[in-house]
Amino acid sequence: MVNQELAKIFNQMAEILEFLGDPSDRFRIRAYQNVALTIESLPESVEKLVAEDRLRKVKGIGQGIAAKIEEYIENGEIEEYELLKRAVPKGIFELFTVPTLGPKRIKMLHDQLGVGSIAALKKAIADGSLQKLPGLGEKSAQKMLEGLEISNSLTERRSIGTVFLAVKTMIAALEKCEGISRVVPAGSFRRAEETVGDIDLLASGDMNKSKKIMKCFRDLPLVERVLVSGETKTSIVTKDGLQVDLRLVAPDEFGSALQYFTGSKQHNVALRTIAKARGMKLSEYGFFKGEKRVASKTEEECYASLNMQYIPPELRTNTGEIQAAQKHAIPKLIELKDIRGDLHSHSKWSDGANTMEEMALAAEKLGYEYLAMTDHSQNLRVARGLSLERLKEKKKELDALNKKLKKITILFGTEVDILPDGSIDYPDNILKEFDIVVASVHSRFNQDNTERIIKAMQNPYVHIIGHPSGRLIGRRKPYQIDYEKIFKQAANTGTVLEINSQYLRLDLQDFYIREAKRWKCKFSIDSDSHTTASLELMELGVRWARRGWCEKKDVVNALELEKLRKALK
DNA sequence: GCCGTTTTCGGCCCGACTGTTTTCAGTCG
Ligand SMILES: Nc1nc2c(ncn2[C@H]2C[C@H](O)[C@@H](COP(=O)(O)OP(=O)(O)OP(=O)(O)O)O2)c(=O)[nH]1
Ligand SMILES: [Mg+2]
Ligand SMILES: [Mg+2]
Ligand SMILES: [Zn+2]
Repeated sequence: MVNQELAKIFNQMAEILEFLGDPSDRFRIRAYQNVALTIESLPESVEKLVAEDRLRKVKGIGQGIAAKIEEYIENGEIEEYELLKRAVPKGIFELFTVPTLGPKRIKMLHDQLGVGSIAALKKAIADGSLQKLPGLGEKSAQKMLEGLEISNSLTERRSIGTVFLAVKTMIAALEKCEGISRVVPAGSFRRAEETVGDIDLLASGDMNKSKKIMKCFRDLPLVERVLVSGETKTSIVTKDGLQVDLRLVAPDEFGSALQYFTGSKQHNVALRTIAKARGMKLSEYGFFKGEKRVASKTEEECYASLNMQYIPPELRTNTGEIQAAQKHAIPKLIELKDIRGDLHSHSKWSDGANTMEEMALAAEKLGYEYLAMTDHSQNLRVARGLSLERLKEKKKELDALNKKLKKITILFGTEVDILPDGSIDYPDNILKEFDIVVASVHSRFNQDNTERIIKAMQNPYVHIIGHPSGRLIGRRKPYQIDYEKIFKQAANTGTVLEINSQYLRLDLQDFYIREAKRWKCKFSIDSDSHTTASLELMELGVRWARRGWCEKKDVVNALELEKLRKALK
């Protein structure tokens, strides 16, 4: 996709300019970095924005960058980028991935020692020439070598679902450290990003014991190595290569520190710039008017001091939430307690690990009113999709189960394949027997699937489109679809779009949820559980939906059962 | 480079930690 290609180009242009080191480029570099981030999560292709003359409306895209984007779409390349690339060794990009190496050092290594790659860097350390450079010595050299060893695991981003346990374990261990009173997750984890680069933990405690607290952290058994460690901040790497940053503040600074440490960086910079423009200052230590600290205890206080509505962590991306907060236009977002049931789950009838009864009881424990058992359809043989014959048997079991169950209703459902031609894997006379029909694409991920899905939505018995983009984070890219067409069709046909809570899916993507809302689409936040335990992924799904600015009224499974039945087409 | 927060021109966040420094630059959060 052109958006992602351009994001990469602007990031690389920024790195080249950083390397070249002209101080007057400082803010041009930032403009490129910012626009790269923006384009990465734009809900529309830049080609379309250009075609409709809306490119300049995007925040961060002005005359210069717009011209470059247009040039790229027209010629397939950007001249300035090509020139810049030719001006520097190819290896500088890999040098930027080495921890402790930044633009200044890379430039010096290049100019003074001709170092233009990681291989050359290693040589310069081995023959001692690097250590002789001004400002560098043996310790810096060793840090670089150490950095090289672990740079892969440190630059890697992991799916948020894969660090749940590590976060819990780490917090529990830290809470036992003498002097610590409170530990909470911050950073991308708290914002519920789909991947995290590290784990950021904020602690408050007795600052007189900060040395002891930091030692306690460094000495935890899961710590493999210590990157930096001071009185208020320590970074370590765990035995499985995960970086954990601990920030320690006094209890009365907890709010401002949490605000700082939750980010995003872009959100922080924007807030601090506003504070500064008003002659005040925002930092992790508080909100200051002159010398006087006027807020710091809670995040709420800090936002209020800026005359802003409280901004939930999931929205802190600097993509308009600050302007909304200034107008007090942040909606009340969906919460876990609003969820009344789950409309996508699997049992042993197809590829689930538990019986329908086990699933039902687990759902009942979560306080749900309903659970749809949506086993796979006949076409999906690898997942033991149900033949018409087996469907009948399943229905019998389900009816009997519903007689037994007191508090929860099991809905007769299917996750039915959308076949390559857009037809549905069960005939209409079967489909109409289901309470819940989730229709999903499970094949041909390398083609444009817009028409398939559009056609599926035309079917009057299809209630929900499952995992609309088909992506698996870190494993499979989303297939091509024209989201505008999908959103229009969903709104017109009353077809609900799924927000799939599986942590490798998180599908729809957050920025598309926000866009789909503008088209008045409705959503179903589904766990897509294959086990009783993963029903609890609903919590992640809700946080993900919040990133897309979802409110209770946008979510069909926040409705009580009778209202849900009426709301579905 | 961008943008309208103070200002369509002149700003663009603020602080911790390290190593090598003799007073701070570089990197990172
Ligand atoms: N004000 C300010 N805050 C920053 C800056 N860099 C990082 N922070 C804050 C906001 C971040 O969310 C928080 C944690 O930093 P991280 O580098 O871990 O980033 P984050 O967790 O957001 O993303 P990640 O998944 O770790 O890449 O620290 C900065 O340059 N300025
Ligand atoms: Mg982080
Ligand atoms: Mg961090
Ligand atoms: Zn599926």
